[in-house]
Amino acid sequence: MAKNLKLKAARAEKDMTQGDLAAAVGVSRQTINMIEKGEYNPTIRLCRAICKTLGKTLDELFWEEEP
Amino acid sequence: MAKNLKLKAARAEKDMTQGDLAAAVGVSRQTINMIEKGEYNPTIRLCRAICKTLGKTLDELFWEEEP
DNA sequence: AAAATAAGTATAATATACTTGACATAATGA
DNA sequence: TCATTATGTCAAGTATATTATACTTATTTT
Repeated sequence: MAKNLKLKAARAEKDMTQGDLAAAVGVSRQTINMIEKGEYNPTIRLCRAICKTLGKTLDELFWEEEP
Repeated sequence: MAKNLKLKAARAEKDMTQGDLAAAVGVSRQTINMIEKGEYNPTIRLCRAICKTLGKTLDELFWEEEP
């Protein structure tokens, strides 16, 4: 899994810290950190919550093209 | 969580059974069954695999508007 | 009609998403 | 420079996604 730079950018666009986003969607700061680092595999429910908080869609933040 | 009828329809469109789809994405048949029933919360990796198998995007199959 | 095949359901076990708490480092500002 | 804030990382625990097995109820097909 690659880094999720789209998420990082969308968060920056809203001027939110990892902690802010974590609080907004109800998970821990580490969870957001690891998602951005691409080290794992969140649930669709969490992805939806992140998208709604950041005003993006699933395709915009969580779709990836493979090599 | 509501039933995922969009998934059911996309699967029907490809003439695949729940078992076929499960085998194609590498999970058990019950997992597909429960996702369609809306009884849980798959991981984004699994959602992506399902989308690619069925030729749909995340937004098409896994976005939901809330009440 | 029966015999397949597909879908739905349940339970117990395993894998892994996610937490808590803590510490280290990079960046920002006073 | 010092203090503060944001990010990155680790280990150990908890919650839950997913599995294996098995049984039941539709739905097709012969």
